[in-house]
Amino acid sequence: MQYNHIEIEKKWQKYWEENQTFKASNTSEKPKYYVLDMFPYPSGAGLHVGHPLGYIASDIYARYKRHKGFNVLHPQGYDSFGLPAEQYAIQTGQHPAKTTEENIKTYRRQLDRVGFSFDWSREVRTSNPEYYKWTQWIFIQLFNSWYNKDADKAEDISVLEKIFKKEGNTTVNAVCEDEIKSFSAEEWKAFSKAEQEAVLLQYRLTFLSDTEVNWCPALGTVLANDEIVNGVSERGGHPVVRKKMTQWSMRISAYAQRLLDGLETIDWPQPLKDSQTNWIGKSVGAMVSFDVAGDLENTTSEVKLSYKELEALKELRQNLSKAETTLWNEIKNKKGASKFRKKYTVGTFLVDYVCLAKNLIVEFSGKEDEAVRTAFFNNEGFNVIRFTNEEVIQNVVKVVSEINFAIQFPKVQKTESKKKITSSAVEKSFKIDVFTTRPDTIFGVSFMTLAPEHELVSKITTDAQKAAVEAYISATSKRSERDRMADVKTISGAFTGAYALHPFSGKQIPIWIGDYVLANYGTGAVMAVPCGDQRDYDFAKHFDIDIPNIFENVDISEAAHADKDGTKIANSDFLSGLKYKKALKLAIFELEKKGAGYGKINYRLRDAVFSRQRYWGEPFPVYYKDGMPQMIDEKHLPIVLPEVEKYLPTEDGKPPLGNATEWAWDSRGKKVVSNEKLKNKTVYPLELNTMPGWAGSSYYFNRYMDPHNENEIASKENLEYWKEVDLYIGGSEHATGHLLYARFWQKFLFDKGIVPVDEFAKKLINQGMILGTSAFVNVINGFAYKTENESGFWRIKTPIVVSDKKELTQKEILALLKKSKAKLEKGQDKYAELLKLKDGLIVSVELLKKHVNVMFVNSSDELDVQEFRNDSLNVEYKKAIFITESDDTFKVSREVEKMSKSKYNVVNPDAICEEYGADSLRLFEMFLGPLEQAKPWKTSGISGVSSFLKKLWKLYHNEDTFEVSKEKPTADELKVLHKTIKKVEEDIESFSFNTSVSTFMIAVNELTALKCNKRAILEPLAILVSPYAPHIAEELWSLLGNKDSISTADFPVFEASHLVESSKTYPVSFNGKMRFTMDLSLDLSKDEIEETVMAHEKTQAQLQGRTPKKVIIVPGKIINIVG
RNA sequence: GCUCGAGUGGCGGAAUUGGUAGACGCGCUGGAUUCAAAAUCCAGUUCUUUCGGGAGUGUGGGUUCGAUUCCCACCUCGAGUACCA
Repeated sequence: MQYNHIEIEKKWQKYWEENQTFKASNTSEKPKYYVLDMFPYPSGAGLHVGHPLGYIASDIYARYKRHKGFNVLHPQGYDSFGLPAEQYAIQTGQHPAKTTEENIKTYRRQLDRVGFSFDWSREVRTSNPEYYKWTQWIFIQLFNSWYNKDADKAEDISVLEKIFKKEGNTTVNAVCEDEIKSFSAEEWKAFSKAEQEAVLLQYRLTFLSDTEVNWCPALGTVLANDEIVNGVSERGGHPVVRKKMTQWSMRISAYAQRLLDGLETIDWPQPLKDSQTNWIGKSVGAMVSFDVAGDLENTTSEVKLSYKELEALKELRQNLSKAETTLWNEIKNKKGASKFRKKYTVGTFLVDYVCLAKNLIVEFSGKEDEAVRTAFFNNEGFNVIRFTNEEVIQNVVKVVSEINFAIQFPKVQKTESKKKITSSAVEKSFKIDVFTTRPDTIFGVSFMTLAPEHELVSKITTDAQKAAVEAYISATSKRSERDRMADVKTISGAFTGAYALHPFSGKQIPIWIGDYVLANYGTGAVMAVPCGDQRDYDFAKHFDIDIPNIFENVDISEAAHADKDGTKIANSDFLSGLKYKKALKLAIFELEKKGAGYGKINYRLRDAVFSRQRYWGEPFPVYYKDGMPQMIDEKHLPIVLPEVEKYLPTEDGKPPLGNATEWAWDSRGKKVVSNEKLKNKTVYPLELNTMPGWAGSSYYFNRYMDPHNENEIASKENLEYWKEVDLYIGGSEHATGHLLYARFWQKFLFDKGIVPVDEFAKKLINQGMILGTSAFVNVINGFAYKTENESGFWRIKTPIVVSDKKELTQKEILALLKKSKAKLEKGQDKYAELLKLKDGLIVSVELLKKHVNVMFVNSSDELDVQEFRNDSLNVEYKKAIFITESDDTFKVSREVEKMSKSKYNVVNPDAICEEYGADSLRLFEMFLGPLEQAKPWKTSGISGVSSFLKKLWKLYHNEDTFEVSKEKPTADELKVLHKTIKKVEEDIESFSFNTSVSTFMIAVNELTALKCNKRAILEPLAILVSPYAPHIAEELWSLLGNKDSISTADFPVFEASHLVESSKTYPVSFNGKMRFTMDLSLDLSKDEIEETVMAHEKTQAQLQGRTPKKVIIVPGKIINIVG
């Protein structure tokens, strides 16, 4: 019986489907294991051989785990919402649902051919209403939640409302919009319903806001930052502009720190973790306020403490009394302007708590000099309130609410007395806030730079500078975002004429504007420290601004000095002589004391825009009442995507859903109704945007656990049983998209008690890309020529295609020219005259490299010229002249590129399965190289694994009949088997699939050499091979007389006793270079080995009479003779 | 620029608690079989050589009895990211 892969593979694929072999149970005695692939977007092009790589790896692991006695969940589905289907719908008018359905069918057929052990009963599709019902449901949960920083988790919005009702918002420590007005409980109650809604919206985890978005006019939609590559849309390469729109956003920034922390707990590739870390972009530093000159408020008399005194203070701060601790716990988490400090100095007095920005001091009563203190504090502009220990311990809530009251209604006007003195000098005062990671270099500030778009620019610019500034702004606004990004070399800017005041020295600092400062990062303004930052340095040099040096023993004549460690600060008042870390802390401390700044952590991570102006996505479960968004009740989900006539945006610029005629919410009937009913009082317009591509993929791994549950995302029991993905395999391109958003949603769902773990995937592996090996032919396009009188260019009429290695002589070229009827560029047929000219006429030959379809090229890089000519895509080459090598073959040149249709290097897995079989495809994809690595595909290599399978088959057969012997295996045979078990097990556990394929080859080669056909060897061997080549393994398994699928068999157990050796072939090295080997018994002692080796004739020959200085012997490993 | 990763035959790659560099496969060369081809089987295949041997894992140093493996500097390639204050 011949090995017939087509029959065998068909047979077993059918068997698996009919017997539901890989259906996972939600209850089992066995330990669970969840293996997941990133589900595919079903594109119209179908699969190429690169796609299944990760699926094969995960399938091998899943099958292996089944052999190892695990209850394995290995599902698959489709991420079936997306732009390509919509683009196709716009072009053809076909409904995206229809094309998506067709594409899925193709995908499924292709996947099935490879023989995956997916549990298809759990398939999910993100575009199915039964699925996106839960996407909408999660959206509602996010809307109904806020992030409580004190608890460091998301909580229900009703909790927040209760707090507002009771004490207003001043005690709330939430992640929310930056500038929220504070209000008391009374004020809250006085708000209208709409006002309350507007306030709550500022706290919700998904919220509407006017955001500047990346608008792509060609696609008629908003793109996420990661959908833009080099300033144009990733899909289609259309230009992108910035535009303000009202959009749904996700408050992912609330989770920035936890997303960072979580990385420590998961086994993901370091590069992927690094890119998430960079993406989140945490920087620790300070916000610093600079007063614009004219406002002389900063002349407060300030008593500074030495660093030593400050250290003592720090200690004091850590040893608080019970009452002190109680109160501190209540007020410590206030942020921004309401932030409190404990054990602080004001003047020479030590106060218990102080809120610098609100000029409020809170103290425990009973201090000696209370009257003096109060007088001094009031004089300094502070309000003081005092409590007794008992008050705090007995009713801290009351104390806190008094403090809140004092914050909101300050009694003393801080600078009243001083304002009188300075009022003549200033009409108006401004502050410039900057974020800096280097507050320690604050004494190196010699100018400030604002982004040209900064709102203060117009207000502070002096009349004298007005023209220059306006000219600069209009010049930069003409440059597109892209130009600005691309061109980092040109230094440009303008002086505003205004000055800021240094918070410590009081010096006047010129304020400039410059486009190297980005409006949308930080505050859109920087304090420039030219000695420590290269951009500031370049700017200062260019505009001849002072560059003060504040580093000890550092030369800054050539470039800025950005090094932090190992440099001491100098010329910096109280910071002089300190190293970076201490200087940083002290600078922040002093800034806070002055009220000129505070320590701040800044993240690069922006809140994620969640609205898309597209049709083919999840509709929002949202309608608008009086302009405020309202959630549709959970029990009416899903809100199904409406039918539209056109998939384009409407003529008045509304998203495609604006074309729907049935898209209004009947709040009484609780259903979607015709837009005509909008006249009714109880019918409201529905949201026209849809959700982005990442919505559906951010929780699908949970849905697989219980995919048909109509009442929950998944039942508590199932979630509790499967918990998380144990192994997740997919591409690294999702590092800052899907993988970040999915972690964010998982953490949110965890906070809400919906899922049991806050990281969804324990281990993740990125499979590398399989690259195509493109084939090229050289096409002669034309010749440049030159004579005494004229020169010009001939274009070829009949294409001339030249084999890769062939070199042509001038004579040959002239002959070709004649044959091809070359035409003069201008159109005159002059080739006859040309031929009359002498040799040496042709100056150069213009060669074009043309991709040829790899289908027409064999393994020796020879092109099938006839096939190539006849291909419908190559009509222009039908009559082309082909110049072959001397042996009449035509060779192509090769290059490794990304696999893509346009490069004609796509290899279809169907063709491979047809010719070599799925088992060969699986083995070969693994054999190509390490899973994580990018590697080129070369179909010719597949013959190696294909003949391996034939050899394997032969082991179980005598000529054409199946035949295995019952005889006891020999020691050698057992050794081969157990060596293989050990290596394969180690390799699978470490995901080194390529080396286990070679281990199989070695085993089969050795067993063939031993002529082994013993059942005791071949039966376990079939199990070892089965994760990789499941079809042939099943067939052999059933030929061996087994009734059940091989997937139910236990993995063979390795026994070390079979590998014990009695002797070893020692390498004998001289000075570390291996020269010869010798067989020695492993029983020999070191001395005996040395004796034997030294007596050996080759040793003597190597030494040539010298006496070795030293002989190193590692028993069982090596002998090294030195000398 | 920054961050990360990688450099080993003609090609894909193997070998790291430091211990025989090039496993396994492709390709290539020669042979067997065949009328011939495919398939199959056998032998060879890092370079160099005066056939004793010598050199060799991007380059240059270092540690070591011994380095593809560890350390330092540099070069090249790839990926990500970018005026992030």
